[in-house]
Amino acid sequence: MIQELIDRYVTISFQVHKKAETLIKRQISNELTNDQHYILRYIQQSGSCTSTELAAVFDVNKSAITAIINRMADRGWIQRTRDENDRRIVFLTLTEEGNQLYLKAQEKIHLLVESIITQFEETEITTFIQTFEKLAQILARKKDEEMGE
Amino acid sequence: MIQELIDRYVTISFQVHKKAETLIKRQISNELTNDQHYILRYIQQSGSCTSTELAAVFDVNKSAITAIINRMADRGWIQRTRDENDRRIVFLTLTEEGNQLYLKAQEKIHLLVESIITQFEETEITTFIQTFEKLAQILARKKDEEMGE
DNA sequence: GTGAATAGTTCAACAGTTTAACTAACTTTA
DNA sequence: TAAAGTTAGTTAAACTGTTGAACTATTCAC
Repeated sequence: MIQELIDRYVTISFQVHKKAETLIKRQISNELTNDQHYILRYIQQSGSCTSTELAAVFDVNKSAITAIINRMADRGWIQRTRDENDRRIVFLTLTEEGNQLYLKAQEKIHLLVESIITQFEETEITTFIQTFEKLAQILARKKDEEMGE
Repeated sequence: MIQELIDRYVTISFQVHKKAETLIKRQISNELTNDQHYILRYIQQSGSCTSTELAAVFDVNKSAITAIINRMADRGWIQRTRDENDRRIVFLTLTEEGNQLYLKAQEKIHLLVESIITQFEETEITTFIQTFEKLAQILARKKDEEMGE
């Protein structure tokens, strides 16, 4: 019984993720990759952040972030500014161009997601998102446990 | 209202996917990448399949599949066999070693998923998976529509 | 039998990732 | 306060995954 649920979950979560990623890619990928879009999104929402913070949020090494930010800074979407109080720290912010690019991509993604979630009953989708959010918390706790080992 | 739901969904689906991928990676990645695991999984469940089929299921170009299969065949996990009726077709099957590797990884992933989904009420998780499965169908339909354009 | 379609490969170019070694700056402590 | 340790970020090599275009080999359609 549990085994069957596990298998259904493993199957479906992979499928949904793959399909969603492909659909989003099709909306934005002439200009942006999916990861670049999420980086822009994070910086836009936080106003400014550091590489270390991004590495923690995205669960990757800092050197992976450096590589991504390099490409995006070369294209003029992101700016690096050194903190004058602690000169080790580099603040990342969007340039005007980066901000425009993010807003354009975000609009397309919102239209896509809207066209999908309006196909559900509102109670169904809110319940779904609630469970999803609970899952995120459990996964975060799980990760901390495993890190602690 | 809808805007808020959309934003919650975009945020949470990305977070959950990232966290889940990292946890799975931590279970299996000394031997396998996540994509390699899903390829092994698909071939194991179907018994044998073709590159074209994998490319369709994984939503990538056939050349991406060729590259992945090359690496996995080099390591002795996957076997290529030409179809004698239609010599264009190459059947992909697991070697004994590939099968063992898959089973070992699958066991670890099942334990991980089990430890997570048992933290939910059974009705909550079945409802969740049902909506997830419905979502997969909608995404597949959506993709077909966009392809048709 | 010729032209079109299909299955798969190869290659160049790129994005993203890890690990290890590194620089620079700040903090602790003896 | 000088030495040792920590923190933020970068660099470089090596790898996985991806696309797009050009290609080989085979089969199908008329």
